[in-house]
Formats: sequence, C-alpha cells, structure tokens
Amino acid sequence: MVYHTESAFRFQVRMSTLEKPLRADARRNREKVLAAARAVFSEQGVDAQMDDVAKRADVGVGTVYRHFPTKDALINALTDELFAVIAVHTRTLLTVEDPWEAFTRAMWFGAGKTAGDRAFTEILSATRPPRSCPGKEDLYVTVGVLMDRCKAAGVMRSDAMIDDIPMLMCGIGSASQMEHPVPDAWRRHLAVMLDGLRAQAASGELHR
Amino acid sequence: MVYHTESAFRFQVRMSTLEKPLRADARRNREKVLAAARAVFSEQGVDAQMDDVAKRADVGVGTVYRHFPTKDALINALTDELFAVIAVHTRTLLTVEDPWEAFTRAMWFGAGKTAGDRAFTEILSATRPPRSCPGKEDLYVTVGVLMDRCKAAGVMRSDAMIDDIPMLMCGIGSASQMEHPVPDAWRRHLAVMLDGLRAQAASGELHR
Amino acid sequence: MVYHTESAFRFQVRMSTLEKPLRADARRNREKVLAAARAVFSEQGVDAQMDDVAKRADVGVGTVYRHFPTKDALINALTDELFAVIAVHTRTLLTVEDPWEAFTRAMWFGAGKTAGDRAFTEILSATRPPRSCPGKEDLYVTVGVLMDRCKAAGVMRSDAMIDDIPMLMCGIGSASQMEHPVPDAWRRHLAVMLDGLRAQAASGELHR
Amino acid sequence: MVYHTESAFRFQVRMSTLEKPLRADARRNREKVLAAARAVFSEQGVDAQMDDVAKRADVGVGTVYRHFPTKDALINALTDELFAVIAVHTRTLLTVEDPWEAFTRAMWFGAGKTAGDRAFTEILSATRPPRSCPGKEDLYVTVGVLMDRCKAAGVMRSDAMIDDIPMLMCGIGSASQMEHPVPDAWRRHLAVMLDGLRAQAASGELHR
DNA sequence: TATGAATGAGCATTCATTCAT
DNA sequence: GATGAATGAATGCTCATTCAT
Repeated sequence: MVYHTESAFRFQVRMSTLEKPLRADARRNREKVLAAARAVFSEQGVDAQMDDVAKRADVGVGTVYRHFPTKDALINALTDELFAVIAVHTRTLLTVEDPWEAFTRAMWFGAGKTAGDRAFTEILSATRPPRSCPGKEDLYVTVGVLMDRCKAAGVMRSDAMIDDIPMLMCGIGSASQMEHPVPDAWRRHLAVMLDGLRAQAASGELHR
Repeated sequence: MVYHTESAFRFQVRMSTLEKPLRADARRNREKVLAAARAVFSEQGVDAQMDDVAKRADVGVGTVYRHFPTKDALINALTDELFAVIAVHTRTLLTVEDPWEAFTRAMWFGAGKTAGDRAFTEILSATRPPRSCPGKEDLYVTVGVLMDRCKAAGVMRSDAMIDDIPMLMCGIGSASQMEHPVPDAWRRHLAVMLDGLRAQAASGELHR
Repeated sequence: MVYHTESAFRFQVRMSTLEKPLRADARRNREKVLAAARAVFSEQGVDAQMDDVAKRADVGVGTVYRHFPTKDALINALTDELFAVIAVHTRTLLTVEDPWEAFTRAMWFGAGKTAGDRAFTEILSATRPPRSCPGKEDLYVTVGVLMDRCKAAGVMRSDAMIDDIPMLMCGIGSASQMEHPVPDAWRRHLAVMLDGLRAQAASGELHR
Repeated sequence: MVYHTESAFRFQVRMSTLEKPLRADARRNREKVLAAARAVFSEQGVDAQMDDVAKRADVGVGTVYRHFPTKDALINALTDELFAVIAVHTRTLLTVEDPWEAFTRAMWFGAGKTAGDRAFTEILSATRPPRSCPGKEDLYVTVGVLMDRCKAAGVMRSDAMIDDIPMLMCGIGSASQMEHPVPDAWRRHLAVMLDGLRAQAASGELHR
C-alpha cells in the first residue's frame, strides 16, 4: 500500500509539473536553492538579492537562474509551495470533530508558517498584484468549510467572512516582525483574534 | 499679544529643533515637501523615490534634501509627526469617563491613521531598527494609562500588554493593504481585535 | 533674412521636440554624450557598451541615461540624426541642374556618412525591426525625385527602384569595414555601383 | 572503388587535420553539430547562442564543445567550409570558355552562398580580425585568374582589383538582410554591380 | 537659496565555457 | 563520449545623494 501510494504521489507530481525528472544532482541543487531562497526571503523580504540567495545556497547565480528564470518566478515558487503546505495540512483538519478546534488548529498552523516569513507576509499584503495558485484556492475552500461548520455550530460570529482570514493572517505576519518582550508574540496576537472571532465575543456587527 | 504668542511659539520651535527660524518661503517649502512625502510614501511605501516626492511637491530634489538630509530623515520626520498626531489625540481621551470607550476610541483613531499608510505600516513592522520619538513615547504612556484603567474596571483581559497594541496596529496596517470585498475592511479587523481584548472574551491565558 | 531664417529654424526645432530648452550645462553634456556615442557606436557597432559611451563622454552612466532613457533610444537618436543630416543635404541637391550629377552627389554624400559607421550600417541591414523617422522619410522622397529625373532624362536604368538605394548603401557600409589595400575603398565600391546604374550599363532586366 | 575513394578522402582529412579518425557516431555527431550551427548562425548571425546550436543539433552543449573547443572555432569551421565550397565550385569554372561568363557565374554562386548567411556576412565585414583558410586562399587565386582573363579579353574594367570582389560580396551579404519589395533582391544588387564592372561601363578611374 | 543635472554603486539577468554524472 | 547542470564575469539600467548653475 505504501509503495502504491508513494508511486501515485510521484506520478501526480510528475504529471502536474509536466517536467521530466531532474538528474539527482540537479534536484539536490534545486532543493538547496529553494531552501536558501526560503531562508533569505523570509528573513529579508522580497527585496533580498539573488546573489545572496546564491551565496546562501553555495551555488553560482547562474544555477539559481537555471532553476527559476526570474526572481519573481522564484518568489512565486516559494509562495505557492507555502500555500500548498498550509492547504494540505488544513485539509487534514476536516476530519477533526469539534469545529472550533479544527478551525483554530488551522489558524495556528497557518500563522505559524506566516509569522517570521517576511516575503510571504509582504506578498500577502498585496503590494504586488495578487496571484492565484492551487494551494491558495484549495486553502480558501477548506477554510470556508471550517468556518461554515463553526457558524453552524454557533461558535463563530456569523458575520465573519472567509476574506477576513487572509487579512488577519497578513496582520499577524507583519506584526510578527516587530520587537516584543515576549518571544513569538504573534501567538498572543492570534489568540486575541481567535477570541474575537468567537460568537459570544461579538459586541456588535462587523463593518460592511 | 499676537506677537507674544507667535514669539513663544517660535521660541518653542527653536528650542525643540535647535534650528534658527526658517524664512517664510523656506517654511512653506518644508510644508510642501512634507505634504508631498506624506502622500507619496503612504501610497507607495518606503520604496517610493525621492524624485517622486520632489515632483509631487513641485520643487527640485535639491530642495527636498535641503530640508531633510537623507531619505531616512524624511521618513522619520513623517513617522514622528504621525506618532505625535496620534499621541496628542490620544491624550485628549484621558478625559473620557468610560475606560473601554476611551481605549477603543484611541484604537479607532490610531488604526484610522495607520490603515492605508503603507510607509508607516512598513516602519511599524520593524524592517528597520525601531526608533524612539517624543510622540511615540508619549503615546505609549497614554495608552498604558488607558489600558490600566480598563483592566482596573475589569473590562479588558488582564494579560494584555502595552506592547501588544503596536503589534496589533501593525497588523491592521498591513492587512489594510489587502484586497477585500468590503471597503475599509480594516474596521472589521479592528472590531474583532477589540472584541478579543475584552475581559469576557478571554478563553485562556495569552502566550508568554 | 539670415536672422529670420535662423530664428524660424530654432523655433521649429523647439516646437518639433516639445521640450523646454535645456540648461546650458545640460545641453553641453547632451552633446558630449551624443558625440561620444557617435564615436563609440560607429566604431564598435550596436554592441558597444553604455559604460564605454559614458567613459568616452567623460560623464557617469547616469548622465547618459538621463538624456537617453535606454540604449535603444540613444542609438535611435544617432540614427535619426544621421538620416536627418543626409536628408537635409540631399534636399539641397534638388537645385542641381544635371540629374545624374544631383543623384550621384547624393549618393556620394550618403555613402560618405554611412561608410565607417558600424552601428548605422548594422541598423540599415535590418537586424532589428526597421524604424521610421522624419529624416528617413524625407530622404526617400527626395531620392525618389532625383531618380525619377534621371530616368526621365534617360541616364539611369529604368528598372532601378528606390528600394535599391538603401540596399546598395547598406552594402557599402558593411563593405567599408573590410580590409582593402586601397584606403577608403568604399569609393571604388560606390563608383562601380553608380556605373552599373547608368542606363547604358544595363545588360538585361533586373530580377523582380 | 567506393571504398578506395572513401579511404583516400579519410586519409586526406586525417592528414589535413592531424586528428585520429573519429568513431562513426562521433563523426555523425560532428556533422549534426555543423549542420545545426550552419542553420543557426546563418539565420541569427554570430551572436546566436551555443545552447541554440546544441538544441538544434539535438545534442548537449558539451558535445558541441567536444568537437569545437570554442564558439570561435565553430564559427571558423563554418566559414572555412563555406570558403572551401565556393572555392571548389569556382575552380570548376576555369574550364568555361567565355571569360565574362566564367567570372559572372563565379560571382552568382558566391553571392548565392553569401546572401542570407548572416554570420558569414558579419565575418566578411571584418568585425573580427580577418583569418586565412585554404579555401579562401584558393578562391582568391582562382578569382584572380578569372578576372585577369576578363581584363585580357577587354570585357572588365582594367582598374578592378581582386580585393574589390570580397568587398562587393560582403556588401551583397549585408544588403540581403534588408527588407525589399522584391524577394531575393540581392540579385538586383549583384546585377548592378556586375554591369558596373564591365569595361564599357567605366565612366572614370576607380579611386586609389 | 532653489534647481535639477550628474554621479556611480548596486542589482537582475545572460551566456560562453567547464565539469560532475 | 555524451550530457546538461553549474559557473560567474559581463551588461543594461536604477536611484539615493551631491553639486554646479
């Protein structure tokens, strides 16, 4: 079973990217580049330099460009990947019984990935025209379901919208860059927000 | 008397800035530059160009640099000024009887100033080393008082910290850049947060 | 009269470019840049580097870019200018009585300007999409007239076309780059071609 | 016989290049590369990329470099080969009785090979230092003979020089890149030039 | 003093060539 | 031998800052 599943997964990956499998060394380098880019861009934001990515990956710039034709393409790859990771995890939460627990676990996971990632946060806040990607689409659908369940169970304020979620996440991402006496203070931020989303917290209708 | 008042004012200015009084046209130019910079940086963020500021102010770049020796100095001036404006307004709220109303009015005012100001938001999120300024210091003190009153009255969760406030503000600023079907969606963001800060909303202790 | 004409000319120039007159130093630099670019591109062709142009002009690259927003714009300016110079001179030849003399003098002037200008020659040979410019349009019209007169007088082969002229010029330009024991060998090239264009030289119809 | 001929050919090749005979597949690859290079460089000029050559040849770049150590070496090989082809054909024209016919047939053949070959034309025009090669040497000798015969027969202007011929060819090559309403307009160009080279066309002495 | 032209370090990207697989 | 991934110097262009007019 494991074999079959793995095989199916790799088949999907191959199919979905329509690329021939990379040589072993090339794949290794691609991963090195992605890892370096993840580190560099999440630390320094989208203004980080390609040369720094290359240096961090311990490859020449040319190698970075072989795998990602432009800086934008590289950043998009990182973004799409992060959305995919979050989407996949979130989807597993559909099996959690308690709606509020499922929702909050989704938020904690997403916020954990967002906090501290400057580039991702900058991209979220839409300085650049918003891009779609499979992970993002999927994530929105899943989060929509989780929210609907919460509302149906009467544990989430009914005027909360799906669009509020990325907005709150973006806020957490940015805020996580700030100095704060408590380490990982974004946890406080998220906790306050989740409490504010509970049905019983609502002190009035949200602005429309 | 007018003379006396003016004199006092100018004395203050002199003292606080340690600069000799500017010629009338120079002061006018300084204001033009500041207004232009406010517009340009709040729209385009800190990456906006000095040339654009000059163009918007309808002066040469040289004039911008005469009043503000570096781009950073100009941005700092804008930031300090905005902190001062918020601080002054917040201070007036000390006279509001109801602690929660005073606090929330402070937040609405601050968020209104922050939302839509890309540069201010970017600076809040501490891309650059945090700077102190009189307005900021004052604001923190005042907000601290407002929060203490709320906690004393039992209307604010007791584990909220003063440092949480700029963090939450920063989040609102960033999030306000995002696309959202509801215009001025930052109002929703703030409302959720304020609800989450109420004493009765607390579902547990905030992370320390 | 001279004064009036000059004035009219400068008015036209101002009007046609819709630019405010440059500061004296800026105009000087613009000329320095153009002269340097002329030298560099005519020697090294369109692949010459902007840095070399700047160095030759003894200015920073930024100055080059202030006057010409892209390398292409600079090359186009040089090209347009050269076409204009040739067009203006050619137009004066309309007053020459003898049609063949008028035509050949036009060709000698054009070839003289083309020979040795690598960039102009490269551009003529249409590596890049052909561009129109006032001088070029005007030149084609004038040369058309000169050719028609020659044909009417029976001194030029009647199957010669206006389009043959830039082609022949392009050939002379390229060939002028070659080594040849005779200096300025392009004069030989042109002489042969002009002889070949005479009516009595035609040994048959040109390919269509 | 076939065998013998082949053997002789390979012997010659061996001797002239001082290389050991290539394995069959290696020779096949060498031909594929040459053919691809011919196509790519004649279409795009010497600025074409080695990767494009490899792609066209359906081999890796490494293979291109195995057969030709540098881009220059590859281009030189193409050039030498083309000179050889033209030289061989031209030599056959020594048997043509009529001197003018022999000469013009040589020119039509050479021009046909040159026109449309961007790289060859660019090389002719001596952007790069001129190189000698057996074909070129041989060609010059043969063309010299053809010209002398023409002059002796009084059908070619006596001031024409051997060096004029590559110059004229280069011109035709460059001009053949231009847009022209008549397809293959280089034929017009060559016809004019040949007419201009006839003895009776000469209107004066060529520049020395 | 105001102006805006000049400066040049900095950055994304390309491509001939090398070399590990 | 073949492959194509890796390299990194080179190049067009930007923009904060300076300085001549």
